[in-house]
Amino acid sequence: MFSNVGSKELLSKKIALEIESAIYSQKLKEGEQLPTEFELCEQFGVSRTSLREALRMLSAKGLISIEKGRGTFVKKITSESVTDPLQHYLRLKLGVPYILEIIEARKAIEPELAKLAAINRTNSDIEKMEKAIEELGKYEGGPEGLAILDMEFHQGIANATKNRLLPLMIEPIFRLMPIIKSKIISDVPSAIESAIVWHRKILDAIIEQNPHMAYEKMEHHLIISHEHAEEMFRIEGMVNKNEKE
Amino acid sequence: MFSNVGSKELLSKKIALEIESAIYSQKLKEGEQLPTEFELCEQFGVSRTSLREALRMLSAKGLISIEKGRGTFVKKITSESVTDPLQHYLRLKLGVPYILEIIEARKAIEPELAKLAAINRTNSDIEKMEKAIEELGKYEGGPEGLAILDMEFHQGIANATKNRLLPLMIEPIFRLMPIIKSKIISDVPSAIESAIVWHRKILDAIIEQNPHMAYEKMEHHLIISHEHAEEMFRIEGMVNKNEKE
DNA sequence: GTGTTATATTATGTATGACATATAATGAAT
DNA sequence: ATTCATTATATGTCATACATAATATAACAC
Repeated sequence: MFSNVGSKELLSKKIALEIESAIYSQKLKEGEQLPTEFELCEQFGVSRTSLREALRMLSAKGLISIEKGRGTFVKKITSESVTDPLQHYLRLKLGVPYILEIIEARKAIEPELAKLAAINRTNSDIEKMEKAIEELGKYEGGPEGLAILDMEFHQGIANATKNRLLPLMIEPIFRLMPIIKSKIISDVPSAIESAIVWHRKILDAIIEQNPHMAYEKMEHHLIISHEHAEEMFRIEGMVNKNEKE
Repeated sequence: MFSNVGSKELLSKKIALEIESAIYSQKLKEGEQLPTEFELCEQFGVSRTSLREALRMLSAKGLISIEKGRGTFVKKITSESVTDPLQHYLRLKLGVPYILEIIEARKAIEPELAKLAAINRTNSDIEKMEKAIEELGKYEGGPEGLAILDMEFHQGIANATKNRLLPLMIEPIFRLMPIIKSKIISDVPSAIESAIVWHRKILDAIIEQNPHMAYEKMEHHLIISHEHAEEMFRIEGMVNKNEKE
């Protein structure tokens, strides 16, 4: 009478789901080796084809790593594998004007992070941020490297909040920044000195454990960054006009 | 003399990468049908085994959908497929005390969202939020449904910011909330009335386009939510103690 | 004993052919 | 023109064979 609706699902998908939930429920622990393909085939009662397709799906999701000649292992989930799709999505979906939207999002979030960092920061956090400022000052390479160092300071603040979600949530944005920032730096060289000066002010407020001041300094820093981005657009706009002529 | 280092990579991985970059570069457009497996095998010069494993990887990433009897299509990338890994990650990595951290993260971010929403909201945003409040008031089902309606209001605020990043960034948190919120609601029933009252106050501020007030009301709302969560913990703690006796 | 090398074992990687089954296209009967 | 059976086309699954990377084992030289 009624058809077996469940059976329509693909074998590979069903298997992948089972293993996936075993990983998420930590029945399979990080680094642990899975049974060999042959053993899994027997356990699930399927052919190697279906099983391998299931494993490939899990490996694409970053849940397992398959090593030829060695075996299959539960992967240590890194924040990178998790924020990768979001990053791709942003790059794909957000057209040209997305740079200003990114800065707007940072203006909305990062002052609050600075506030929390001022409250919860440890000495080790401060050391890391000091180092990031110092290296930014004495760096001699190209704009890409500078942009990365810039981001490391901001990442340090996110970590100093001692909240595990907040750094993860802004990580995709931070990973997009170097592309943007390096453009800004090459068009508006003064952006570097400005960054160093403001990073200093922000860090001082955090060291003093002054949340309100940390908030304000970060807000200011990002407003100025916003202006630099707009200036970059003006310059790039001029370049485009010149090219058209 | 020197070995061909590139050739060590797996065929399926190489193929997946090629197709993936074709999708991200929009050479393959949303909804477009890919060539059949046989054609792709010829083009790449590999067996069906390897090719299918490549397609499975892409389907696991949510980039394509494979339909038996019809063919393979470039999938419309949804925000769900993008925030899914992050959500899984949060569930897995954040042990027991994560609930308070989630609320802390919301306290850091959502007041700013309310501020931006008050500035940028459209009439259609207001309509949606009005509806969310209304439905929360007259809902008669279990705590799970209530929790989802609660979240819809907050999601409405994120959308009203007119920033495309912000809703994506907090989506994983919103999708974790129903689990938490339904627990709170069953232990602390007054949480619902409180939510309705404060949602009203927040929405009024957004309608008036009063960013500062929207910020404050949201801040207050989440402080009270925080208290409800702590009360829930006290109650659950008692339950645990009773069980032990 | 120790270190090295050759060999066998074990694991995943790839190729091929066959058949199953869902979906769409075709064509014949009404 | 509609309906229904047939055919064609696409993916899904299985079985088998062999290739290749990593490891374990055994043989050998010193």
